[in-house]
Amino acid sequence: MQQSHKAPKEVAMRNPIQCNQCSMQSICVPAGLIPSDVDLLDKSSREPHVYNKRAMVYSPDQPMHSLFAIKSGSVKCYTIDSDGKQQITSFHLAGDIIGMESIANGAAVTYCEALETSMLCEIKLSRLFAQNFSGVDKNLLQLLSKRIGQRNAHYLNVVNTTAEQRVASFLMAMGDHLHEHGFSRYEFRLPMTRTDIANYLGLAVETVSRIFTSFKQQGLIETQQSILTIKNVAELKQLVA
Amino acid sequence: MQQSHKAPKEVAMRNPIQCNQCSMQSICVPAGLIPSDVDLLDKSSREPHVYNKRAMVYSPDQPMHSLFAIKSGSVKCYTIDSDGKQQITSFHLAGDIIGMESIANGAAVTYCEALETSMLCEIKLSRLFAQNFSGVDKNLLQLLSKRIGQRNAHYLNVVNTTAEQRVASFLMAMGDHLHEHGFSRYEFRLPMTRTDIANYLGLAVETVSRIFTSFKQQGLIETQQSILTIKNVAELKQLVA
DNA sequence: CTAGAAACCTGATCTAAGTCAAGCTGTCCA
DNA sequence: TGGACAGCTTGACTTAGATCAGGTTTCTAG
Repeated sequence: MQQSHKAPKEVAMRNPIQCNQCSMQSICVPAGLIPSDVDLLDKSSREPHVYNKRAMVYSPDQPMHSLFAIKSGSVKCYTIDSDGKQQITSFHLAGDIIGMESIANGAAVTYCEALETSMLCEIKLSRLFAQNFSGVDKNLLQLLSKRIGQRNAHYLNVVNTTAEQRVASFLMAMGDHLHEHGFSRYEFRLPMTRTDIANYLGLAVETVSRIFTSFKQQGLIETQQSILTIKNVAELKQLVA
Repeated sequence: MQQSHKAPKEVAMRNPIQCNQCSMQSICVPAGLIPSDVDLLDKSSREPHVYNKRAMVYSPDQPMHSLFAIKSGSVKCYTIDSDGKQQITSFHLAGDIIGMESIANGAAVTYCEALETSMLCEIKLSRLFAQNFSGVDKNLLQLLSKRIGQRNAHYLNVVNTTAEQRVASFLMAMGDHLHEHGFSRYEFRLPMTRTDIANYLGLAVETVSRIFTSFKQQGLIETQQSILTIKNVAELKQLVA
């Protein structure tokens, strides 16, 4: 759907070049992935690909255990929401390494599309994982990868959304998070002030206060002091979507 | 300045508990850092601390080679811009692990302040780094940590900023990024459409177009087709700040 | 227990940026 | 080489949410 019929499929190059013979080493190395011990990385296979303008590098839910180094060209990463609206989360240029948020997932979480004819080098992590990673290393990496995803999610919640959606989404996220750690999903204490919530969501305090009042009047939530009860999850969820 | 005179300093607990004896293990383990091999982590020292409401866990530029696991309570992370305005980037609750964006830096990049009386467990990474990390592991981790910082920076550029500031900041960021990879900082091609830029920055295309026109009229930039030239960096930079 | 200060709420007004509409420009391929 | 289409620009109008101003409630410290 996103990939136009004009966009040729990406083409894998035969006889992949070793990193230490690669003419783009000067780009790849400052990108920070490869130290002096380039050999270590060579053990995990890397495959250079060429993508034409509008060609898709990866799509959500596609199983992925790789990073991609952009040797030339540029890409955009974006999500598609339930109404089919695209939201771009990032642009990446030559020298960038992409796909980090998918490590925690094992699958891509965004679309990634070439903005022009681009050359990307796939860095397969599967072998790297198997060979060199201790348990803690792997867990740390998962943790950081997950955090990148969370930061993206928060960005998506604030860019191109109404004040009402931001507040609803914030309350739902609080509940979900607490639930993950064994607390009640629908009744909890908000440890931060309205001012803090407003600041975090990029709104004025007055706006947040009005929305809380409106939600209470609609019977979506109840509050007494800092204790918040979500009364109508379905409708609150619908506001977000 | 942020830490009120009323806020008692944090207090280090004597005789730190081992992770595998810790009553909070059920919180810490699902947080994802510790697998079955808790022993591995025990080798790097961990120190539980108690922070009172409004106490500072860390501040920008403070050297830091640790993560912090929140055992109870909650914190907010924020930056202070040049006008002294606070901008909250994240809230964290019991079960969260914080400080990941400082790994790449070696120093904290935000303020982190307790919202209520909270207990945090410091997980020192220095030993972990020395003992277990291969070169590639370390570089991957740095890369992910840096990306979290970049995502925060982009969030800061979009939340609580005017359309003009977003576009100015976007153009500066493009130049800086390209410069890092050996290209010209002040003359480059924009590979994405105005529609894409608008979407990325949470603006309407028309707004972006108007701002480009205005910048051209002010002599800040020049464009011909997709080639952009920054003519007045100083003033553009001033718009952002 | 009480005074003062935060935090919170509500209403009136203002404005930055969105939406709608229409014309312009460049580029690609038939 | 010219028409069609995507991308860009400009103008007129609308609106969501900011700002300003005032009041009420809830903490907190002495």
